[in-house]
Amino acid sequence: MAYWLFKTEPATWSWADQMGQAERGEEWNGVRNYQARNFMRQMAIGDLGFFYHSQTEKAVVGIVEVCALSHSDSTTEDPRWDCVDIRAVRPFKRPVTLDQIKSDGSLDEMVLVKNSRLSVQPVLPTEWEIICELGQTTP
DNA sequence: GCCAACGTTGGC
DNA sequence: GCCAACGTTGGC
Repeated sequence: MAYWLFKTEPATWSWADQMGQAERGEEWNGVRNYQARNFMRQMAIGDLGFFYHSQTEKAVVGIVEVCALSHSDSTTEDPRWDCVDIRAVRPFKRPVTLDQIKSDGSLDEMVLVKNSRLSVQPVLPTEWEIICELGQTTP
Protein backbone atom coordinates (compact mmCIF):
# COMPACT_ATOMS: atom_id res chain seq x y z
CA MET A 1 0.00 0.00 0.00
CA ALA A 2 1.20 3.48 -0.86
CA TYR A 3 0.77 6.88 0.76
CA TRP A 4 -0.11 10.15 -0.95
CA LEU A 5 -0.94 13.77 -0.32
CA PHE A 6 -3.87 15.65 -1.88
CA LYS A 7 -3.71 19.42 -1.85
CA THR A 8 -6.70 21.70 -2.08
CA GLU A 9 -7.66 25.30 -1.53
CA PRO A 10 -10.17 25.09 1.33
CA ALA A 11 -12.24 27.89 -0.25
CA THR A 12 -12.80 25.62 -3.27
CA TRP A 13 -13.02 22.14 -1.71
CA SER A 14 -12.40 21.70 1.99
CA TRP A 15 -12.10 18.86 4.46
CA ALA A 16 -15.64 19.71 5.62
CA ASP A 17 -16.87 19.26 2.04
CA GLN A 18 -15.00 15.96 1.80
CA MET A 19 -16.42 14.74 5.11
CA GLY A 20 -19.87 15.65 3.82
CA GLN A 21 -19.45 13.06 1.10
CA ALA A 22 -18.87 10.46 3.80
CA GLU A 23 -18.63 6.87 2.57
CA ARG A 24 -19.54 7.67 -1.00
CA GLY A 25 -16.35 9.56 -1.67
CA GLU A 26 -15.79 12.07 -4.39
CA GLU A 27 -13.85 12.50 -7.62
CA TRP A 28 -10.57 14.30 -7.10
CA ASN A 29 -11.17 16.13 -10.35
CA GLY A 30 -9.78 19.30 -11.83
CA VAL A 31 -6.14 18.23 -11.85
CA ARG A 32 -4.48 19.50 -15.04
CA ASN A 33 -0.91 18.52 -14.40
CA TYR A 34 0.77 15.45 -15.83
CA GLN A 35 2.87 14.61 -12.80
CA ALA A 36 -0.13 14.76 -10.52
CA ARG A 37 -2.23 12.75 -12.97
CA ASN A 38 0.45 10.10 -13.28
CA PHE A 39 0.55 9.66 -9.51
CA MET A 40 -3.21 9.16 -9.48
CA ARG A 41 -2.86 6.51 -12.17
CA GLN A 42 -0.50 4.63 -9.86
CA MET A 43 -2.93 4.59 -6.95
CA ALA A 44 -4.62 1.43 -5.70
CA ILE A 45 -7.89 0.95 -3.84
CA GLY A 46 -7.20 1.34 -0.14
CA ASP A 47 -4.15 3.58 -0.55
CA LEU A 48 -4.18 6.31 2.09
CA GLY A 49 -3.53 10.00 1.65
CA PHE A 50 -3.16 13.20 3.60
CA PHE A 51 -5.70 15.93 2.93
CA TYR A 52 -3.85 19.26 2.84
CA HIS A 53 -5.33 22.75 2.96
CA SER A 54 -3.17 25.25 1.05
CA GLN A 55 -3.24 29.05 1.11
CA THR A 56 -4.89 30.38 4.28
CA GLU A 57 -4.44 27.28 6.40
CA LYS A 58 -1.36 25.46 5.13
CA ALA A 59 -1.90 22.33 7.18
CA VAL A 60 -2.60 18.62 6.86
CA VAL A 61 -6.09 18.25 8.28
CA GLY A 62 -7.14 14.67 7.70
CA ILE A 63 -6.70 11.24 6.19
CA VAL A 64 -8.45 9.99 3.06
CA GLU A 65 -8.62 6.66 1.28
CA VAL A 66 -8.62 5.93 -2.44
CA CYS A 67 -11.99 4.33 -3.21
CA ALA A 68 -11.99 4.29 -7.02
CA LEU A 69 -9.16 3.69 -9.43
CA SER A 70 -8.12 6.31 -11.95
CA HIS A 71 -10.84 7.04 -14.49
CA SER A 72 -11.69 9.90 -16.83
CA ASP A 73 -12.28 13.26 -15.18
CA SER A 74 -15.96 14.12 -15.52
CA THR A 75 -15.27 17.85 -15.49
CA THR A 76 -13.54 17.88 -18.87
CA GLU A 77 -13.96 16.46 -22.38
CA ASP A 78 -10.20 16.38 -22.72
CA PRO A 79 -9.21 12.68 -22.70
CA ARG A 80 -5.81 13.45 -21.21
CA TRP A 81 -7.12 14.05 -17.70
CA ASP A 82 -7.97 11.27 -15.26
CA CYS A 83 -8.65 11.20 -11.55
CA VAL A 84 -9.32 8.83 -8.66
CA ASP A 85 -12.12 9.00 -6.09
CA ILE A 86 -11.28 9.50 -2.42
CA ARG A 87 -13.29 9.37 0.77
CA ALA A 88 -12.60 10.88 4.18
CA VAL A 89 -11.30 8.39 6.75
CA ARG A 90 -10.69 10.53 9.82
CA PRO A 91 -9.66 14.06 10.75
CA PHE A 92 -6.42 14.88 12.50
CA LYS A 93 -6.90 15.48 16.19
CA ARG A 94 -4.55 18.38 15.65
CA PRO A 95 -3.81 19.76 12.15
CA VAL A 96 -0.13 19.58 11.22
CA THR A 97 0.99 22.90 9.81
CA LEU A 98 3.52 23.50 7.07
CA ASP A 99 5.56 25.36 9.67
CA GLN A 100 5.72 22.22 11.83
CA ILE A 101 6.70 20.13 8.84
CA LYS A 102 9.43 22.56 7.83
CA SER A 103 10.83 22.85 11.34
CA ASP A 104 10.69 19.14 12.17
CA GLY A 105 14.05 18.51 10.56
CA SER A 106 13.27 15.00 9.33
CA LEU A 107 10.69 16.08 6.77
CA ASP A 108 12.82 18.37 4.62
CA GLU A 109 12.75 15.91 1.73
CA MET A 110 8.98 15.89 1.46
CA VAL A 111 7.61 16.91 -1.92
CA LEU A 112 5.41 19.36 -0.04
CA VAL A 113 8.55 21.18 1.02
CA LYS A 114 10.61 20.70 -2.15
CA ASN A 115 7.91 21.25 -4.76
CA SER A 116 5.11 23.10 -3.06
CA ARG A 117 3.12 23.50 -6.27
CA LEU A 118 2.51 19.83 -7.05
CA SER A 119 -1.10 19.11 -6.09
CA VAL A 120 -0.92 15.31 -5.82
CA GLN A 121 2.22 13.88 -4.30
CA PRO A 122 3.69 10.65 -2.99
CA VAL A 123 4.48 10.41 0.74
CA LEU A 124 7.07 8.03 2.19
CA PRO A 125 6.03 5.61 4.96
CA THR A 126 8.41 7.31 7.40
CA GLU A 127 6.95 10.72 6.55
CA TRP A 128 3.47 9.27 6.98
CA GLU A 129 4.24 8.05 10.48
CA ILE A 130 5.91 11.25 11.63
CA ILE A 131 3.06 13.44 10.47
CA CYS A 132 0.40 11.17 11.95
CA GLU A 133 2.27 11.36 15.23
CA LEU A 134 2.45 15.17 15.04
CA GLY A 135 -1.28 15.16 14.35
CA GLN A 136 -1.93 12.81 17.26
CA THR A 137 -3.72 10.51 14.86
CA THR A 138 -3.41 6.79 14.25
CA PRO A 139 -1.61 6.10 10.96
C1' DG B 1 -0.68 41.76 -3.30
C1' DC B 2 3.73 40.30 -4.66
C1' DC B 3 6.89 37.27 -6.45
C1' DA B 4 9.44 32.93 -7.17
C1' DA B 5 8.98 28.52 -9.09
C1' DC B 6 7.31 25.81 -12.30
C1' DG B 7 4.53 23.96 -16.20
C1' DT B 8 2.58 24.72 -20.71
C1' DT B 9 2.24 26.70 -25.18
C1' DG B 10 3.54 28.11 -29.59
C1' DG B 11 6.73 30.10 -32.93
C1' DC B 12 10.79 29.14 -35.16
C1' DG C 1 13.49 20.09 -30.54
C1' DC C 2 14.51 24.48 -28.41
C1' DC C 3 13.32 28.38 -25.93
C1' DA C 4 10.83 32.67 -24.96
C1' DA C 5 6.51 34.10 -23.37
C1' DC C 6 2.92 33.42 -20.64
C1' DG C 7 -0.22 31.57 -17.02
C1' DT C 8 -0.90 29.44 -12.56
C1' DT C 9 0.05 28.18 -7.94
C1' DG C 10 1.14 28.85 -3.33
C1' DG C 11 3.95 30.76 0.32
C1' DC C 12 5.05 34.94 2.37
